[in-house]
Amino acid sequence: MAQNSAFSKNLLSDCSFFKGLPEEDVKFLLEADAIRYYSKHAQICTEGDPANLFYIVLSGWVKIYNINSDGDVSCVQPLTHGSVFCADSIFEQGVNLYSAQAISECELMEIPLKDLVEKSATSPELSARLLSVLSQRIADMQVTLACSELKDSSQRTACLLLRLSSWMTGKGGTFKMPYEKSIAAEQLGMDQATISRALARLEDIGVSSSNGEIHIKNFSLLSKHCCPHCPIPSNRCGGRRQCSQEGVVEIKNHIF
Amino acid sequence: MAQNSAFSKNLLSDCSFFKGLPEEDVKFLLEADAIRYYSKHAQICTEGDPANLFYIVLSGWVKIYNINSDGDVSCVQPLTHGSVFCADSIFEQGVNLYSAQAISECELMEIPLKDLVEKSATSPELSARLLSVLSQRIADMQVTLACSELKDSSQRTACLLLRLSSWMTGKGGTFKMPYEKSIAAEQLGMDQATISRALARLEDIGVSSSNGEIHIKNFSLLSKHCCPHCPIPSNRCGGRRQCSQEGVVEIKNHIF
DNA sequence: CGCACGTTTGACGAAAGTCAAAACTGGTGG
DNA sequence: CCACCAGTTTTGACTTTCGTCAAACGTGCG
Repeated sequence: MAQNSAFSKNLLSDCSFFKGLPEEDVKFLLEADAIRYYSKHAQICTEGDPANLFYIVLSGWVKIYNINSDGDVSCVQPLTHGSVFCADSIFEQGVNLYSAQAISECELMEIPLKDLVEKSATSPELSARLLSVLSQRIADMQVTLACSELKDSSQRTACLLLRLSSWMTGKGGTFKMPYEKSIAAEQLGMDQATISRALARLEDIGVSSSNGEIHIKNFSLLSKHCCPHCPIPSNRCGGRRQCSQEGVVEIKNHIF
Repeated sequence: MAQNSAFSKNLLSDCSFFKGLPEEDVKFLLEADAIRYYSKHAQICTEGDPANLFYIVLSGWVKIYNINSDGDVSCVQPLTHGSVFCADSIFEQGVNLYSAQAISECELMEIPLKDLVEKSATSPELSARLLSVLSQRIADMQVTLACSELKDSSQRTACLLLRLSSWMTGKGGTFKMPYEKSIAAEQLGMDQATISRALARLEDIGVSSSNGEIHIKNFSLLSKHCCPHCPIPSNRCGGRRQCSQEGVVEIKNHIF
């Protein structure tokens, strides 16, 4: 762990995957010490290929996705700092269940799956952590699925904006779109042109965008536009804003 | 376990959840011995309510689903013999993540969640089994998502028919629709009228239906209609038929 | 300045939702 | 044995939404 130990320490305090795990497990997993840099658009792994590694995103954004023979992508999910992926390959005969691609420059920690298999057999804490990774993935997919069944494209777009801004406090605010709108469109299962028009239609309820910056005048107003049509219990969705009579905003959860 | 012991024995040999588990774990879980009968349309549990039980379907069909304040359902999945549900509540502060309703008469085995929590803490086999339940749910959701994202209604309907007939061998065949078409429509996220029209359009490729019976002339022909547009690896989807030059059908997986 | 890339816009057509009426099914009881 | 009923499915007419294609626009960069 030589020169990266300072960074790794930093990682430990930040990355929920390691938080609370026995020191020994963490040391064991970090032994290989492979922090790797990927440039934008680089392929990280491919669906169906033999899986040797699992990954933790340290910085930047990665999308995981499936692709069919027509080249259409689906089940697209952008991941960022703190997210773990491909750990689930160990339940599937060591084959990757999805592809992953860097959608910005990013740094990943790559850990051999066999270490994970070996260690989780004897560490109940680690296998509990694995369970929570799977649980998280189920929760994410549930949000995606529920969102995709929401009424129209502007509601789905609103839902995504709320989730992307779930770390923000206050009545409203401005944030930078963390990845391209075309990726957001893939994530929402709609055409790029559709998300563009959807955003335009959201102007009426206080959403404006320019140069990749999104400004939301009032989170709870936006929340009223889509969340009532969503079946997900509010404590499972980071985007949901609860508003009291005065429109005070409460944040329940964060996605990052 | 008094009078039900014969039945339970039968269950053991059939239900994948118990198969291969240590005798002791199985005994412990089956101690409460609650086999309960539900009539069609009966509510089994409700999203958001405190979860005390998890369930194993012994016979009949159950649908799990989420519902929004407009009364629209989503994330609908029909389950039958051998399926486990609500076990995932233990990862979510003991609250049900979805509602469940009987969509035919059915028998369920109801086991206290606290027994599951207690036993899985000390039994690695049982917690591995839990992992595989979660894994299975992820796989199911992935199929649902992929299916909903990139197919028109006739392809999605074809996909469902193939999955429902995945237990059948031979070139083609007839089977009874195991639940109502309106449920199938919910499952596929489309309107009831749409699935009806979609079925009609499938007549051209050898699908006919009458009186709740579906006849498929040639599985691999139907498979050609939808599977090439699906991103799911073929070994993860029970419906997929692989066909050689001569149209010989191979079955990879079953869903029940 | 010009190029590459991502985004927006317009015109059009195809697909699916909506509503409501009609048709079909299986079961019940006279 | 038939008539009736409730529940389910099909069908038709209409509307809305979204995908598609392609051109125009904007931004950042060498």
